Amino acid sequence: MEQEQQRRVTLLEVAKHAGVSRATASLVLRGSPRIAKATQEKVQASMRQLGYVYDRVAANLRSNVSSTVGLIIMELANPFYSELLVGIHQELDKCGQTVILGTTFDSLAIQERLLSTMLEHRVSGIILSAVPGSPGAVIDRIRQLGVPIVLVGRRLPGVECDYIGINNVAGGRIAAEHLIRKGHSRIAFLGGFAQLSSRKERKQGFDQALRQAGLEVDPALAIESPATRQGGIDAFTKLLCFPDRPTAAFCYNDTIAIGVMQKMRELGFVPGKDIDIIGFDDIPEAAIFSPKLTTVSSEISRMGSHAAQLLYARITGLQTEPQSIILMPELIIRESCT
Amino acid sequence: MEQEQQRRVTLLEVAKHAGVSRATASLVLRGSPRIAKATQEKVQASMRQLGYVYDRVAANLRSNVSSTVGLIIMELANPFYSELLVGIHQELDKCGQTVILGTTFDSLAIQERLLSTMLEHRVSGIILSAVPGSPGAVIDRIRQLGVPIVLVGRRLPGVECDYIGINNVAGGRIAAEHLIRKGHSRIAFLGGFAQLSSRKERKQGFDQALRQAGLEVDPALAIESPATRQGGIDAFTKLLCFPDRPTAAFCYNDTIAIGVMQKMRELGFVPGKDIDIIGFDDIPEAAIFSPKLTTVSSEISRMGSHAAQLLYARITGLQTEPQSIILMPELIIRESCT
DNA sequence: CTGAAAGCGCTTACAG
DNA sequence: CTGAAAGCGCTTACAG
Repeated sequence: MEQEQQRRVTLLEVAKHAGVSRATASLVLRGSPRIAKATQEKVQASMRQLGYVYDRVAANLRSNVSSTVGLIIMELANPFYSELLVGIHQELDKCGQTVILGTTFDSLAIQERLLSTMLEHRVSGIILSAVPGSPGAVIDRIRQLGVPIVLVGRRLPGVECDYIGINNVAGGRIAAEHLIRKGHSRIAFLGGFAQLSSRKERKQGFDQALRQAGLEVDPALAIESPATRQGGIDAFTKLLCFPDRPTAAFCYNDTIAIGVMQKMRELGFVPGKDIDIIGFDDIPEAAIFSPKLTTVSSEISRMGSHAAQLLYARITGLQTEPQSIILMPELIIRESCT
Repeated sequence: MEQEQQRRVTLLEVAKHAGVSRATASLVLRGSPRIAKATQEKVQASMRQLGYVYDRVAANLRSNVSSTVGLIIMELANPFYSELLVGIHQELDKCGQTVILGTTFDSLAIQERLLSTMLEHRVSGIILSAVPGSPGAVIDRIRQLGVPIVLVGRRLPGVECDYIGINNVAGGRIAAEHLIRKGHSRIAFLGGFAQLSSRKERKQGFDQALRQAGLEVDPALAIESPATRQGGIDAFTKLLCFPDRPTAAFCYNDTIAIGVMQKMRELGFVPGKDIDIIGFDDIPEAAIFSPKLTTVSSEISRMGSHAAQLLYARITGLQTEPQSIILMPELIIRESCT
């Protein structure tokens, strides 16, 4: 057993050991070309011998930089967000930034607390999937500190800000068009809450397509529920009570769609045969569930890497007007609505 | 539009504004009781007016503490690890620690790089699900810096270290016992690689139960494959070529089991009827797939919070011998093997 | 090519 | 109850 070395070796100690000044040691550390080869090797040998570990925190403080990015999402136990995290994390890793993670569970108070913590940690930027109903002041506060911020997936009405998302209107439209083409005329819109910008947009595209096809938009067929599997179960249960039952349903997201299909199967309905179902997001489960879910792909992890790229550009000085990158979704036809 | 305030307000500026010294302002900040009420309020007012943001990085440097913990896992796009992250993140949040995340994709080189980065970031501790075959030196290096480390899910043979895991031997045994009770005598063991400590242990318990029941352990029935859905598909494909086909399969984990069942269904087999299937972990998909997967629950997120709790105890000074916390798994009987 | 010195933003004995 | 001073571990002009 070696003895535990409680104090970390400092750059000054390395310098002394190598017989140079702290400044020189620092320059060697960062690979400056102005240092003589011989000196360089001497210092590097000392670092190895003493087991020197660079203190990036101290260095960042002194040179006023930061190598962490804050990421705020609703929750982790949600395939949409865990995939988003994958995309973001991977991209930021390439830029040498580490991510500090925070989950709001859609509480404004938690969101405020997380932002404070992150700002105190000197994050170089923030990627935010904001709690619905967040006031613009939330964004202003961050901007005033000169910290870049990009919104992802959820837009904040009336706020000018970098944003990465998908074209929800188009997504709603292509889903509806596919259902109409199959001959459906009474189509339910299940799950999610009306205040979510993404739901508003999906519904808007959905309604547009119906009207264009000369169909009526029946407000009773839009049923709100939490965006969870249980929410889907509940929404479908409500739907069953309708006297003139819809023959198809477009769900706010895949998680809801899976809840709906689960309940259907329990009751003996066959999704894709008795009632057609379309979801949204294309989470991994969509391809696994039986029947496989037809869905609108939002390319979540691509959204994540775009967000990370834009944020990093801002961090490194990009000064253009706020940008919106809206990815085009695609209909993935599987078994639940062929 | 307010003007962007590029430089952050400093504690000295707050102090001047309030007409006190920097030391006093610092004490107010941290709620010291030695400061007069009036002074306190004066300083707090100045902080608000100037929009002061605490610089936790500088504070941590000065007082030699850290509020970040490193977490190293294989990958995020894996329900086992994302659930583990949930448990860990939630628990550390309570302790005021933020997590720095790293994913190795089971590459030793990446693991080394991640550890270096984390150590440079002055993490107060590390939770590690080590790459199989990691040498003990990996752990020693961290320990020499006085940074506590706890292993989770995967044990390192021959290394004395805090560890949180589940009783894989017992898990393998209860799965096998259930299958034997149902009358099976030829049972496959599908997926995972032999070098994984968890697989070795599950297999050990599994074999034990077979022998105890007077059954033969046929090495040909253990098929290795990556622990992915595709791995499950491949493993089942291989199984089909056997002249004397097994009537049941115990899979290394749920992801593999789901791949196996997917392939079965494609070929017209009914899991739980034609062939009984048992998985391991109880990931969310296990309850969603059709048929619902019978599995051994490893209570992943509980493992995560235990790991976080133990690490935090170490960080705050717990000095006992290395501890192993081995959680007891439970058989969750669903449709794929009733 | 290398060193002496100032300083990043904070905390913490110590003195009064 | 409050302030002056030293210092955490590093970087960065500046001078030579």
